[in-house]
Formats: sequence, structure tokens, C-alpha cells
Amino acid sequence: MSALLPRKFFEEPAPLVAPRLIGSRLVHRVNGERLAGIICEVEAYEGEIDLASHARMGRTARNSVMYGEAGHAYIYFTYGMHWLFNIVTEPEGLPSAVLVRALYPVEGLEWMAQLRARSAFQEGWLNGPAKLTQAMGLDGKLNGANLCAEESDLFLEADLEIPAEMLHVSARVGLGSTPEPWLSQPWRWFVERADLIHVLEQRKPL
DNA sequence: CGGCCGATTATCT
DNA sequence: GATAATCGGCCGG
Repeated sequence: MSALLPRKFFEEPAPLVAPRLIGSRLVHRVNGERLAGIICEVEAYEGEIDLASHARMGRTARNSVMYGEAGHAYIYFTYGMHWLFNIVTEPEGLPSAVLVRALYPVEGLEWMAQLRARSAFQEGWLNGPAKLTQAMGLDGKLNGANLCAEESDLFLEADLEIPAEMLHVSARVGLGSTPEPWLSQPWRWFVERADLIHVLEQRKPL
């Protein structure tokens, strides 16, 4: 049994929580089966001051879970067709979240294949924020879900230590006309050569 | 390869 | 009425 990431883990600024999430395991229990992937790309969105964040215009119906307790799921719909999955950070009242942009698939690959039949390659199933929600079966029904409760069907487990040389940082992507300095803020973290994660998995001590 | 473009609709001005 | 924390297909070099 792996350890559930506790509430405390998430009660910090998103740019601190985001890199620590790399290597942890996101699990969705569906029909008694586990769908799971190792987090290998994230972005931080921190506070109303961050002009790339949904919270930049203050609290609205859509972004309200960002203002709530840390360790809940913020799942929103965009581009008329895609769901994106975020993890809320910071204590209540401070709107912050970490967008999960890529996973490496490790459990429930058969189900993922069903959910994402159109992609031929397993490698490509979870390497994008909208692709991973589709493969993991995440959508608006799970918006606000508590990720830290024992009985939750969606949660995170401590898992891999990613070697520092595999972890990279860059500006966030897809922000359009966001003004500086927010456009260039180095708040994206990702694993280069995510395919090597399966080697790390096999080396894991029991 | 890389870059451009259309899809499709909830949300906010 | 405009925009969007994207994706996949199509085009040209």
C-alpha cells in the first residue's frame, strides 16, 4: 500500500507544490479498477495576481474551487470540448492550483485504451492535459472532489523519486496574450525522456 | 519535421 | 460577441 499524499502536502504556494508532484501517482478508481499514471508534467497558477490564472478576474462560479481547501480537484471545460485537471493548493481563500499536463501510464491500460481508442500509441495517451483527462475518465462530475479522503475515488500516492537531471523547468505554455512577467514565469516542470519512468518503476525497492 | 487552422461551447465582458 | 491553461489533421519544405 502506497501512502496517500496528505492535505498538508498541498497547503503551500503552487510553485512549491508543483515540482514536488512530479513522480507521484494519480489514481482514479472506476468500477473497482485502478486507472493510474505517474505525473511527469505540471504548471503552477498562483493567486489573483497571476494574470495567466483563471483567478485573475476574482472569484466566479467556474473558478470557485480554486478558492477552497487545498487538495481538491479543479476540473474545468475549455475550447468547447476538453476537460483539464488541476490540484488546488494553498489554504482557503487563496486561489491557486497546479495543472497536470502529462502522465506516464502505469495501471489500467486496458481501460485507458477503451477511453482513448483513437490514439494508436500507448506512449501518446496521456501526454497532454486534455488527453490525460480522457484516458483517466476525468470530467466535470469530479470537479471539487476531495483528493485526500481515504474513501475518495480520485487521489495521489507518493511514488517515484525523479533524478534531478531528468527534471526540467520552462515558461508555461498555451497562454496566448498573457502580459509579462506572467507569460515568462518559469512555472512549468517536466520530465525529459518520460519513457525512462518504466525503468525507475522496476528499480523501485519493495 | 514545423506551423497553421478548424472544431465546438461554457464562461465571462 | 469574444475568448479559451487544446488537439489532431493537413499543408509545405
